[in-house]
Amino acid sequence: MGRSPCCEKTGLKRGPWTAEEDMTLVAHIEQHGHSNWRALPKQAGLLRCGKSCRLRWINYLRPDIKRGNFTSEEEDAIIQLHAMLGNRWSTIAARLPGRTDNEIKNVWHTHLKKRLESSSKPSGQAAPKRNAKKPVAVASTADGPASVPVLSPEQPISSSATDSSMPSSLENTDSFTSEEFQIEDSFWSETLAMTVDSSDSAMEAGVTPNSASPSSSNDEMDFWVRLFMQAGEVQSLSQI
DNA sequence: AAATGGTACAACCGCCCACGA
DNA sequence: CTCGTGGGCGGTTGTACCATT
Repeated sequence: MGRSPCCEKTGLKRGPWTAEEDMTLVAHIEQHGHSNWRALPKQAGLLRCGKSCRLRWINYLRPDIKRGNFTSEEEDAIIQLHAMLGNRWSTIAARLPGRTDNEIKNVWHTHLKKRLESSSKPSGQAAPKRNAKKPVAVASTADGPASVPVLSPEQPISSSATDSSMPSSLENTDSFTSEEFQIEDSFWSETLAMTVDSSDSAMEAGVTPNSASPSSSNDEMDFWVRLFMQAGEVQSLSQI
């Protein structure tokens, strides 16, 4: 409750960042890192809240950010992962190198969600009517509903994937047609290989859903994700 | 050509959790 | 063991841009 706000609101700038501010922030982080976000604005001479700096850095200025259109593979991944994980945007983002949780969240709310909704309707053609807006707009989707391995419409997109829901999500993989799974195969193996690798090593180290940390619904989630991925790989291998 | 509505993206807000004193 | 602080996360809002009427 009586928590003081993360920063004093007075005298701090808000709203869109200027190029100058961006440069200042980037320069400062490159030089000194960002060990303390709260202190950073002062040190860098920015009239911004530390949180704001962090957000700007993470969502926009980080060098490893992949700007630009989401590929259909990425969109498919988001759909898949969201079906499994719910609104755990950061977890989803962790599986999509170069993408931020905020970006993914936006993409989900703006068109993926609609795409799913429309595809769940018999003849709903509620496809977005715009392709691009800004240079970085998400134009790609080309809106072929074709290549999207949409989970069954009834699939609960719940924000809390519990023990009971997880297995059903896994069962869901069985509902993919072989054609859909072709897409899956290339996607999971190519796009996510690196992230899986790192988590696999954790698996090899004996990490199980419960062994990592006491309250580890996240780890449990990761466990199921890994399982799902591996299941996908195994199944696609078996098709060869 | 102007007005209006819809869409996409960036940014903010508040809450929760982990960690250190 | 308790409390305070900082960081992270998800939800929501604000605004610019584009399409349609």
